[in-house]
Amino acid sequence: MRISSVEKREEKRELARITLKTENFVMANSTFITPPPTPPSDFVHMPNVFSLSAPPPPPTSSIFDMMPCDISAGWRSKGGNPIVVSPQQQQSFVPSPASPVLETSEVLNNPATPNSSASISSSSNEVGEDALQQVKAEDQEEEQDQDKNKKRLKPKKRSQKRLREPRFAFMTKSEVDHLDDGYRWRKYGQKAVKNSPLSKEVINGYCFSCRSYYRCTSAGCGVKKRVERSSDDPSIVVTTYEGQHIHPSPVTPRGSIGFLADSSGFGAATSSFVIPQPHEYQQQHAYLYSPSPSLSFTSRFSPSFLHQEKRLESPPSLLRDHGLLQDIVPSQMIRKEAEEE
DNA sequence: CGCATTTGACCGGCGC
DNA sequence: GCGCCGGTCAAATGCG
Repeated sequence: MRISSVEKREEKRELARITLKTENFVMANSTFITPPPTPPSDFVHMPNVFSLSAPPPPPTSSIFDMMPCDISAGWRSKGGNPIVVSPQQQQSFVPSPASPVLETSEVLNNPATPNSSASISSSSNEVGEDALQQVKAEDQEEEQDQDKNKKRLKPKKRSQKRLREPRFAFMTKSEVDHLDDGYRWRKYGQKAVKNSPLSKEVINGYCFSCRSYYRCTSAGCGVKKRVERSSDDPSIVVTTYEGQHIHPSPVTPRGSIGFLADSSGFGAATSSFVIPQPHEYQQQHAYLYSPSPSLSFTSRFSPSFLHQEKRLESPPSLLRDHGLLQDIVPSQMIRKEAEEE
């Protein structure tokens, strides 16, 4: 019956989820969490940019790990074919002798993210659906009088099919959900993650089982971002950006991340780091990050947001010792083409 | 008072 | 065709 099919689907998702989960954990536990002794020249550690705008950081949030991650199940159109990187593609992107863990990864773009928990059948919607419909129709006039009960009176303007912008996601180990990236965001929605194993309680002001939707507040800038907690590790925040800013960062507070919309490319001259604009990292395949300098990673996919604009001269360890920097180590970067249509 | 957030309803795509 | 579900809207509410 319906339940069985739903269960099937759930099984599929769960299986896929576990696959990616394992991988993500591998990533998280890989040596990349701690930077290699001698970082490649094109790899620079990030300062602890997040903590400044964050609420008083709990003792456990001493490490902020930034991990570009899978977004295949995030803002992809529902039912869209996930991009699965073939072993060949993997090899081309991840020769990575320094990252043996990555070599073991086979499924890079999984139909399910660790956060996209398998959905359960909302049987409550099915029970008495028709009756509810009728009741709704009958009570429509009455409801019109009850303004309080009607949240939407105007028809929505969704005639046109929305175009999906290229998306970019990364994982950040932080207890702060909404990271300050230098832009101003307005929260326009929040959804509970279905079947989330995480607590639905709000802890420290954050709902660990909720997914938040933000939009850039700048006029005409349609950049959106989605923030959710990883179901695997609640300390990991998965942030997914969609679109590109058409304006400079309104605020670049000291120590904050300036995700600049620099059309000239990566590594724009600012005091912050730059999020790669979608058109600049459009590639045919997903990408993996490898610390190996031989991987010409930055030449093909130069996520300047991973590189400080002003290259740090000091060894990361020294910076860490000063408590100024914390390592943000990309362990995996996957970028997916936006839906073509 | 203005802006940001909350939150339930609604829309539309996709799978079955 | 129907139901599920992700994403979005917009009134209500909160907050400085």
